[in-house]
Amino acid sequence: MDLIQIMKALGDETRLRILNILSKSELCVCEIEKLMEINQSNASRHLNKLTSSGLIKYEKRALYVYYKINKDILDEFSFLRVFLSTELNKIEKCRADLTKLVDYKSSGMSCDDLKVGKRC
Amino acid sequence: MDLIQIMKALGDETRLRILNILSKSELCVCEIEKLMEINQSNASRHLNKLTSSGLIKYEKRALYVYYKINKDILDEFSFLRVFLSTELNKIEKCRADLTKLVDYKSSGMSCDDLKVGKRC
DNA sequence: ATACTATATGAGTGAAAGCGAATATAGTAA
DNA sequence: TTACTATATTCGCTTTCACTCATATAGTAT
Repeated sequence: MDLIQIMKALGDETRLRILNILSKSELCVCEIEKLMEINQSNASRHLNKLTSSGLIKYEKRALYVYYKINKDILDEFSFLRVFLSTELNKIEKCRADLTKLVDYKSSGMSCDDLKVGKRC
Repeated sequence: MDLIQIMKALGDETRLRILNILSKSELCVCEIEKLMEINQSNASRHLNKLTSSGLIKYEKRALYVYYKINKDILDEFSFLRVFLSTELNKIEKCRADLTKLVDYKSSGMSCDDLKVGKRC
């Protein structure tokens, strides 16, 4: 894994927000879209960039693609753990995203519900 | 200081190399140019980007501008210390730059000597 | 098979970034 | 003053990036 690519991937607010929520929970693409209020194309592209830099990985299950933090890379680049645990929380949007994530998770809703437009 | 700007500044090999040598020693622009074998325009631009992101600072003395790591930012963003101390050394060019820096420092030469083309 | 759905990808656009060459600036030296 | 020097900045160019809209893909459901 290339450090420069990792740093480039980390130099974008949307991607930091994605990493932030993924560091708390595995999520599928449509959950990320809805929670962060970004469009599908954008979500997919940023996820692709995070994946190719090695920061996250994914697993297909049925129709959905679930993304999660790639823990191997946290071991390889030890500053990343410090970074994720101390810096993201300083970003206001990241804190707001986490609030929404907690609400969503505690509501017992699935991503299908998000699609129908339910609020949690 | 803006985290995103810092991460962008860190997403470039030349700037990582500059940070690498500055983390060992305060240096003027022409020393950086000569040690790293980059041109003056480029050196100045990268130094400007590192400065405006807050990672380094400078001090003018006579004709020269001396750059050094901004320690305040290492306190503000704690992952940076880990980053500087563990990641840069993994980059081959950074290791080579440090070798040249050590040679230069131990030669007792000044940046004027570098200009004349002396080798250390 | 068809219809549907989640995700990825292509094409186009405007903004940003990086580079080399040339020029400007500001301060030193004579 | 003039000449010189270290550094910064501008210009023109090329590449990369983030975004939106539209379309493709691949798998599910019927």
